Amino acid sequence: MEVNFFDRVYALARQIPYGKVTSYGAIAKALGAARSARMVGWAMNASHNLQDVPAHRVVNRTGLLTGKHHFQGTNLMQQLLENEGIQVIDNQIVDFEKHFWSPEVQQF
DNA sequence: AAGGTGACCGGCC
DNA sequence: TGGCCGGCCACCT
Repeated sequence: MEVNFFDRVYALARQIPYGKVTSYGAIAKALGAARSARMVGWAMNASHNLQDVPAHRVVNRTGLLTGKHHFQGTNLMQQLLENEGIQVIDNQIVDFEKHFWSPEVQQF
């Protein structure tokens, strides 16, 4: 079975539970490419076509909504997170560690 | 086919 | 203390 790097990112991103967030690096590391966090972000860029991928739950390690600019509207990403009970102030997730979800390699 | 790019990360100055 | 730079690897033109 040919599995693209992107597909793995999407698959893992879909595992992110409601009200939880994770970082690009964490996903990359879970995929075995800790130093390929950029690829994860890139994959998210292509995830716009997919509806099942909660890209808004993926932020950088500082909890900053770096990718918010890629979402529709100005603060859509922030609203989505707040809608899930995550407090966001000025594109920065409050208590990021508290809401952080460690991605685990799921069995497909 | 080769080069550029990117929603990052970590370390160094 | 903050800002800058390089590395890293797959996708796009």
